[in-house]
Amino acid sequence: MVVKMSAKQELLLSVNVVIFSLQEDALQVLLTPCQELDSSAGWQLPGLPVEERESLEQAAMRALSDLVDHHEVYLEQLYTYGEPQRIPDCRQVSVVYFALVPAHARYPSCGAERWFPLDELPAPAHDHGEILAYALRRLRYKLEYSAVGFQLLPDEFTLSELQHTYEIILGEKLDKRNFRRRILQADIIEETPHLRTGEGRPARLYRYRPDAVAEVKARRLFP
Amino acid sequence: MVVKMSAKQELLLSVNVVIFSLQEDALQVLLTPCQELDSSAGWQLPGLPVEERESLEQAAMRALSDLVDHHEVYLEQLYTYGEPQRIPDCRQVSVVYFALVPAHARYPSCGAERWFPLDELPAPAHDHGEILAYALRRLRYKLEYSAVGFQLLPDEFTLSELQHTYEIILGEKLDKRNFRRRILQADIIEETPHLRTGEGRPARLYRYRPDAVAEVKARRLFP
DNA sequence: AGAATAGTGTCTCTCAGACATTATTTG
DNA sequence: CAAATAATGTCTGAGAGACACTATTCT
Repeated sequence: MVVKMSAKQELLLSVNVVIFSLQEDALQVLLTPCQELDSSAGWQLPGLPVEERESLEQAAMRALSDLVDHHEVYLEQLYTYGEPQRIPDCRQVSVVYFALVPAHARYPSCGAERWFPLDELPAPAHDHGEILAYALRRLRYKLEYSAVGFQLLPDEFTLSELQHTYEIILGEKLDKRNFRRRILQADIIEETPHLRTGEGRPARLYRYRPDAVAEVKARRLFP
Repeated sequence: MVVKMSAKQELLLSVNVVIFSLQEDALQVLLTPCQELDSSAGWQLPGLPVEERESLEQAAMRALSDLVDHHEVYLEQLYTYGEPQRIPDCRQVSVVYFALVPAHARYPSCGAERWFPLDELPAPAHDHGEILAYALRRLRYKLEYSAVGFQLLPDEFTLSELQHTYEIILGEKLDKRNFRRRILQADIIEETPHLRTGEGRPARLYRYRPDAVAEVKARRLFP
């Protein structure tokens, strides 16, 4: 959405989306190539201008919809960036959203976009590197007090898969018995009748309880 | 900032600020009267349009600067609201900030704005009630894992004053000995040589340690 | 039978929460 | 000396974290 300011300058109001997904034992982010003519290459967060009659969240959903199955997306507003010089030669305000999608909801690439594992990120354009770093911090943080982790998994999953998800995002190993005790005590998942068979002993499948309290009150630290 | 959209509609980009302060044993919010001609009365959050060359945070500071001493303000972006119909007859996107000011940094009223204790709030205009409720939730939440509480107090304060601040915001009584033990163990405040004298025994004044780690890693709940 | 993965219980130590008395000042 | 507020320590119970073995399936 192009915004005419009180005087005569124009401003662009857009949304961008940081899309996280888990694949091949790594947390990945979806980036699209910059379309700038002069600058040779470069990658940026998917985004588009906000249209007249849509809400910000609808715009973010639109930005997603060519890239992933938007019915399976967790979407949350992250932050709004509006420094006058953040994009050269163009006053642009970006409302940035943060999305989690399970691996099976990815669409096959329909354009030039690509998934990048976090440790193989190219240097993103403009302030998108900063935005990405903030989104990752928020993801790690939320994982610890809310149930967003489930948004990266299919509907039914094994406890090992769930633990693995946590380990990848947090970047550390967790103890299996403590993990199971705590996740079961939290009362947010329930058994299904199904098993997943594979190389070793088949594993019980669990599902997220839709009626679960998704956020737990943190224990106070400042008293 | 008035934004011309890709077609021909206009959009207004503005900032609003939820300003909290503590006085007379209550948490208060600053509201200004609506200037609408048709609607008789009504109160809203202070705000103004974003100007061409300023950042969003600078705009928020400008919105504050007639109301409180902006050198003593804690300011943080809260959320961006942009539903197409949130303001009748005007597509308006508001980047909302959240401010904490100590009581002594309030300016005497220079216009029609007024401080309202939270339990005597008038029904705010548009979606400002919803915004306020969200800001309060965020304040209570942040109080528990970060050191924002100090932003409502003067530079030097007694432990009783600090405890009182927490009690008002959280809306519950706290145990004095546990409060002191924990706040001192957290290692975020330090003694000053000063005492505050009053009705009873004089109390030691403390100050916030500027080098303190302002946010503590929460203990994990989802493991 | 061996390889691979799933699944299970106990102990210790830290810390949150409940609780009552003494100390210092003013009028 | 009475009233007001500041300051201080202990005990108990819950839960986080460390730790190793058995169970089930497939090849």
